[in-house]
Amino acid sequence: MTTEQKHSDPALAFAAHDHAHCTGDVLARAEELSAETGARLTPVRRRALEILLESHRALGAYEVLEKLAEAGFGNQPPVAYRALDFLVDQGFAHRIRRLNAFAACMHPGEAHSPAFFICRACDAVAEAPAEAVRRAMEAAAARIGFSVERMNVEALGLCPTCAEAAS
Amino acid sequence: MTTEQKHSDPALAFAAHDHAHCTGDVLARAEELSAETGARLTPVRRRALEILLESHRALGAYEVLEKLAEAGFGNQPPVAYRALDFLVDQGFAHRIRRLNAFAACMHPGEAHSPAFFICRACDAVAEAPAEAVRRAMEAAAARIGFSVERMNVEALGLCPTCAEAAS
DNA sequence: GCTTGACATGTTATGCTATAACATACGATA
DNA sequence: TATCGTATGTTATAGCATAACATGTCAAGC
Ligand SMILES: [Zn+2]
Ligand SMILES: [Zn+2]
Ligand SMILES: [Zn+2]
Ligand SMILES: [Zn+2]
Repeated sequence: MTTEQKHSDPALAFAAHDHAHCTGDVLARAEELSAETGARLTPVRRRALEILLESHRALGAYEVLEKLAEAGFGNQPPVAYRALDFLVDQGFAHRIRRLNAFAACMHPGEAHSPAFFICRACDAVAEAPAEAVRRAMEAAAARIGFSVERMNVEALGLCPTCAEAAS
Repeated sequence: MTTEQKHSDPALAFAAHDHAHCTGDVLARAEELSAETGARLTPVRRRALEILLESHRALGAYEVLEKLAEAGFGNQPPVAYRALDFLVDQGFAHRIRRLNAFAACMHPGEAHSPAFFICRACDAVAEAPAEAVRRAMEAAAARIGFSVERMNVEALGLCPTCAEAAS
């Protein structure tokens, strides 16, 4: 890994880095996409995305809600769930079922079939492209005549930093 | 597919079949395994497994609880969660996070890395071996230095029967 | 300008999922 | 038979998610 290691490199989620790039670049990209498609990235929705981008963790809806409320938005659950549902629909965020939580998408706009690597020690979440995984699933599905519409692929384990610390 | 199509063929979950075989064979296998390992397949736990085996759907903990209560066991949530946790620990059941539900394992004892195919129309759940998926995940994990301990691989879509009906 | 309709947001209330904490029972072992 | 580990039962509560309704905003059509 040299200079072509981009801020969107999944390994970065598990390492110290200039996180402002993650936030700024992805947010800008989401705005471009919204302008193109006519999706309405309103203030709550935009703020919700910022909140997710401010960490590489997945945040529960109630965590997001709390921060939205701090920013002057409503403080009832539907406020957070609606904003998050919008982000997921637009592909700006992903839902991590294992954690009942949401994480900003690191590659908005790029068709991708994400896999998530969740560190059980520090709760960091890395999103990695997983085309090979998707192909394997499609193949397995084809064998039983199943047609796949959506997938959740999540792995729990230890990130490099925590694995090091544990040994 | 000819006569070597076993009751454990994942496609069967989506087709009419002699379901007593699923129930009986898998339950017997679970008992063998428990005897071998010393795991205590007590009456509640055994009944919970039977309940899961009685359908190819994934059942919520409260659904299982209701049926356990009908069988004379306690009717408070921990009764169901404890039995289900035991079954999952022993590899006799799997947790389907997308549905907040549990399904009996169709291949207890065989080391396997299951993938689940969930029909969004009829709620049937098929468990298929997915070694290729696991390998792809391990490879992706290795690239970012992540060590995988557990995985959830779930696909939502249409089973052959429902796809047919919808077209 | 006014009306209408689509959509976003706010709020109340409720339902579903999961676990903490403590009490009781029971078999194995010393 | 005293003790310990494990299983079960029960109470209470925490955490996650949505239904239903009210209000606000803006743009299209009259
Ligand atoms: Zn970052
Ligand atoms: Zn993504
Ligand atoms: Zn299995
Ligand atoms: Zn179906």
